[in-house]
Amino acid sequence: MATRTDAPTRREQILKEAARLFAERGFHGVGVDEIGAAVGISGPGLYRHFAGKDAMLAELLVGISGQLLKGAKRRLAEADGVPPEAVLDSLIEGHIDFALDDRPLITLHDRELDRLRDSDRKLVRQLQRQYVELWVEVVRKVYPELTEPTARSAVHSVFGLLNSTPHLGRPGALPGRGGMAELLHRMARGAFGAAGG
Amino acid sequence: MATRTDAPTRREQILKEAARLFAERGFHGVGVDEIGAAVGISGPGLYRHFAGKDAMLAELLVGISGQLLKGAKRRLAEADGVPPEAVLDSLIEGHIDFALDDRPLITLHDRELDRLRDSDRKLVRQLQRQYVELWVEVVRKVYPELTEPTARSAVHSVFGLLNSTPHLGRPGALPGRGGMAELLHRMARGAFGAAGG
DNA sequence: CCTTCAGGTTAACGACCGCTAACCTCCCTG
DNA sequence: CAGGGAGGTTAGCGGTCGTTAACCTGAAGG
Repeated sequence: MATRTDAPTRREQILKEAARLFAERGFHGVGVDEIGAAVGISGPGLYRHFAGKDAMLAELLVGISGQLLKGAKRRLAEADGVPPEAVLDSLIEGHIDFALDDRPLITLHDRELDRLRDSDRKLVRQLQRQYVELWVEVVRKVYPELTEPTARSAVHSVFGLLNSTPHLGRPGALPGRGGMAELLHRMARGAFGAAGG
Repeated sequence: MATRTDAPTRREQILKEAARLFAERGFHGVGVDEIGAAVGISGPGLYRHFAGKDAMLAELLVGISGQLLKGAKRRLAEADGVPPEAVLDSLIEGHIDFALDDRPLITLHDRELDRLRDSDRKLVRQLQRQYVELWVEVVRKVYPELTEPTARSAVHSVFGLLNSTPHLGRPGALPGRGGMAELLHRMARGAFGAAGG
């Protein structure tokens, strides 16, 4: 993993805070003044960095979908000769890392898609579709008894399972980050296995 | 089930359309004029039936949580002498029926909770917590190897799995209502089973 | 037949919000 | 040391939205 050591740019600060606020109160529930205040500048100052509020959401959603897809593609490319079970495990692991480490983004990802301009929404949906298709292919290699529509539904359901972490109150009395990752991983595999029947 | 034969009241019409619109575009993304138009009256006419837009959302969310909890309690009460596996199956079945038949409500249920007044939010959260606790109890009877925090996390994750249906495009090429219910049921059981280890 | 009231209507107010305009202030560079 | 761009500021405009006010109408009841 290419760890960042340099300080985040202002743009990145803004995107991060906007993601948090959008996830907490919804796109329409957050004003530009609040976003500005979260990074220490005031409302209209944001327009030096983004064309508008919509552009922030668009960049966030396109970024998320792109990152997920890119990570999945990389994992598949590295999986030459690796048994499909291990590839699926790798996909699951990547998704879990994302869900646990970028909870606001995961929340936005399936909550605010409809607030985008048509062109942006199409782009995001296309990226999402590609991501799903990668999963479906791998899942069907591991569980050949699954038909294609069933596998697709199963993949969506497992996404729901993996993305459920934001709904858990703050870290709290949970199994902890490592334990949670392991639990989610086992449940995902169990769900896929049971989908066959 | 107590099937309704009489026509829905205007209040019920409004709630149903409001739920659909809120689920589609978010609470803040829908105007009262739109809600009114959806039932054939115009904006301010709604105020003959509800104190305000907030009151509609509150009634929806309290209603959902209450219905889910009531259904689960009824199922538990009917389960005297029944093996815990069957009780869990009954809970799962009830939740799936709700998720498949009232998709907008399920969507609202975990998306717009934070838009409520403090008192309403507390009430909804309390109902939700009770519902989760019922599940946790039953799950731990079926899978005694699960610790209590793990069982709770697993229950939340399975909710994520079962509630994922709204994310699937319109009915489409899916397995169909019956097949989808069966698929979700198997996956939920598989996920719980795998949570143990 | 008059009253009442449930359930509508339109007009309009006040608040808020996204965005632009106009201006300021460093800091870098030739 | 001029000057110009990057990145802020505040004031304010225009539109939208939730809500209220004032008025209308048709049906039920004594």
